[in-house]
Amino acid sequence: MANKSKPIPSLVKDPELVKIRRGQIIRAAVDLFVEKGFHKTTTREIARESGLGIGTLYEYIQSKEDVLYLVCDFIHSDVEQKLDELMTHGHTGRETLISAIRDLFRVMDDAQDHVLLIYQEMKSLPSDMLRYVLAKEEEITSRFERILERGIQDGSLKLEPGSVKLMAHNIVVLGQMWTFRRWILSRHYTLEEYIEHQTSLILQGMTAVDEVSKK
Amino acid sequence: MANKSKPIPSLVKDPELVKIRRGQIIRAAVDLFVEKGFHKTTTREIARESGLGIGTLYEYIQSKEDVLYLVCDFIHSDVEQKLDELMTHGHTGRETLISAIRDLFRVMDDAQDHVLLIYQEMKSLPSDMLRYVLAKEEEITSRFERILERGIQDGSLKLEPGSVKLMAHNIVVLGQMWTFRRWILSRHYTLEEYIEHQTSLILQGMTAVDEVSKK
Amino acid sequence: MANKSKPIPSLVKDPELVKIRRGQIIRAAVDLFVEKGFHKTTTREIARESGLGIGTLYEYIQSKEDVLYLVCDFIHSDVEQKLDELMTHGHTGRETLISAIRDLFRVMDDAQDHVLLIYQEMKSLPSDMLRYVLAKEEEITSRFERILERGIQDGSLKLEPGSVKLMAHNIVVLGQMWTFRRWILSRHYTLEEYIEHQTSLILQGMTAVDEVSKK
Amino acid sequence: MANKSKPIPSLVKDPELVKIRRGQIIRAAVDLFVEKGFHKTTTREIARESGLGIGTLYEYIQSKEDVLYLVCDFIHSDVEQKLDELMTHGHTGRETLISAIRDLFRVMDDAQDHVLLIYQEMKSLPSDMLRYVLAKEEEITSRFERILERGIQDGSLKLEPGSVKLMAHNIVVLGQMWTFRRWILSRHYTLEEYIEHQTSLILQGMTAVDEVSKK
DNA sequence: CATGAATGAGTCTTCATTCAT
DNA sequence: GATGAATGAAGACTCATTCAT
Repeated sequence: MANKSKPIPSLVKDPELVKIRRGQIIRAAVDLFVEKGFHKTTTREIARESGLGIGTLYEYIQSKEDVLYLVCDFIHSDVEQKLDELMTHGHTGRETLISAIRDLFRVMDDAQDHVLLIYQEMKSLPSDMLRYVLAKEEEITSRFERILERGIQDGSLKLEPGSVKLMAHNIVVLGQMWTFRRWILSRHYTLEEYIEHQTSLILQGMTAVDEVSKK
Repeated sequence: MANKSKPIPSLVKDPELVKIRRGQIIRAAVDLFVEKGFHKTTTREIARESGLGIGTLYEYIQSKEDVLYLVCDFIHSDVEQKLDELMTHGHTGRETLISAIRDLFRVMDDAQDHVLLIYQEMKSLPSDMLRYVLAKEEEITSRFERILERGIQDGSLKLEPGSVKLMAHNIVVLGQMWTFRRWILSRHYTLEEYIEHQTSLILQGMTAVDEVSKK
Repeated sequence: MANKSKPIPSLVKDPELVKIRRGQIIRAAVDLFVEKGFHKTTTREIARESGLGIGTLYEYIQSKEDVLYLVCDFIHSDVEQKLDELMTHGHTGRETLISAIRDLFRVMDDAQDHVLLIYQEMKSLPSDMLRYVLAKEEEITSRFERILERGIQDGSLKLEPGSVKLMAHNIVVLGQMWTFRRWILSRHYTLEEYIEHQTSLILQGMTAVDEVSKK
Repeated sequence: MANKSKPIPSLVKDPELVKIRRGQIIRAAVDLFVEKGFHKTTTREIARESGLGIGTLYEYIQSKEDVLYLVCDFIHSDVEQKLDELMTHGHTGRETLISAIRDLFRVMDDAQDHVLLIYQEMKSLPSDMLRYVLAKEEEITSRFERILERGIQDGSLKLEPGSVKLMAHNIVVLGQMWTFRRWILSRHYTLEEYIEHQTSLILQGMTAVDEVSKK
């Protein structure tokens, strides 16, 4: 919840200005990275699209990889924020989970290019920055862990303790899968169909026998 | 099943020699790409590790991207071959599925660096090559589709038709997830635990109600 | 008359600086091309002789062929400018022609290495640049067309209309011939002798019969 | 008349075979050089088009420049041979000259690509080979010198002795001009018109006054 | 004599980064 | 703080030539 980001040093002292300029940089870089990938995007292009001179760009970052980090950090924050806005609390853990899955998948769809970007370029980060990005990844997963645990406690979800973490990862990865297997999935399913089927598959595995029987 | 690969032109005529030298090249490149990534590996390094001169390297490929394609193609073939060797047929579709999942996940673990490599560098392929690689990806997935269908037919698996394809993708992606979330998963699960839990989660969603009751 | 040159893009914005640096580049390249030819001159040599880093060189051009174009353009402009300075107007077209031939041939002699350079390397230009260079070549020829026409009108030169263009080309080519057959011509003629004989040969063909008789 | 060519060493001893193979090489190289120029043609291409292996090619030459020399030598011989076949002797020197000019220009037109090739690539020859090629160039010119002298002697041509050599060069160069200014000349003149106008311009300068009067 | 695989020096060009203004 | 000209290390790729078979 407390999202620590690695502070990227800037030569410029005024923090407000740094925020503004980095906003420009991130906006430009996201689009360029999505379009051409990190390696094929040049710092000059980033500067130009940011509306800054190349020299100015380097007043706010120290290396091209800093930009990648800022972008990854921004996308993660953006995803988290969107999840925060949506995530409503149902009565039971199960209800909350159903709507959380729907929310997550919609956010993934909404930000598909960005999510895919992180997926494909993350490995280009220097390892110290990578750690921070992975931590954010874990943080999103842990949200689902918490929901699952609530469901187990209130009896609306049945899941052995050892599988909780795994199920949380599964849910998040199945969300991301919508972006990185989109080339084939979109041929067979709309987003809503995808949500419906996946939710159903996920929940069936966590439904108490007696509840199944009742149906 | 018939895996067509895009033929990469070579200046050398003797096909046997081409096979040998490309073997050297692939072996060298796989290691280098795993270690430093495609972009940070130079053609000279590939040549040196292959035991060839840089000129000789280019007798067997036309561009650096050709090497990436050869590598992806090799890894896919390797994975498929390993699956072929393992994949035993159980009596029921369900039994076959259980062992197929185990086989798949073990192969993924075995070739984890290679699978991860494909995942991270695939996007650097020119689009015509990418098509071939994606086709192989689809081919692996369709193996599981076929198993699922057999299980549905023999009544050992319960799954609505519209979810078959999706479930197949899920299984494959959960296999790959073992490679690309290894940094966190391995903290909590061994491979065998991972297999066990995932198999259990996957199957629970496909178990007929009455069968559940019987237990 | 209005000599349009193809604008070569530069990454550097300041037009004054571009002019200065390109001046350095052209000066260096002319010498190198004269000495070793276009193909055997490397971009690094051009950079070094220009007093620039190789990176800096490419801030002012986009390809090696751009340098060739700049050089050709420069030489043509230089030749034209020298012709402009010299070309005096005699009373009659005939008088003008005589001094124009002398001027042309002297300029050719003066810039022999450069003229020869254009002759030998022009074909290495990409076709769009070639068009511009050929247009300049035509422009120089048309100067002589105009002089010839004046001579025909004032009666000092006799030439059927269909031969005007041809004669203009002849004159220019005979001027260039002094550069590309220099290896043999200079054994038999000095520049002034060459001018004298050629002028005489050229004019005899354009002298009215009665005027000949009068002599 | 005795055309000495520089002997190019060959590893193959049988002179008949050398002649055959070099014939193949020259035929292939001429076409390639015309199409793409000497520098942009690779030895591999020459070998392939010759129907030889690259190794075999080097059994018959010692360097790529040897091929250029063979080609230049071949073209010159070809031009000379064609001139030999055509050059008829008129009664007077003047008549001979008129038909010689026509023959020369027609040969130039016929072999325009080849003539242009020599013109553009000659400079790439090593200086010792260049000497031989220039000697052939001189030899062709001297044919016209001889005709001119005959015309002077039989009184059918009027030309001061100091201009004979020059006039011979002029005629040859005006013939070559048909190839290297073809881009513009062909817009205004057909070959026959070109021949007619040039012959007329050339001869007018060499016509005795009294003869002019007689007409 | 014929072949073609092997070679590596050499080529053009790119691009992240710096620093003087 | 902003700028952009300068830089050169590094990269992908080519090609004339050789030599073992």
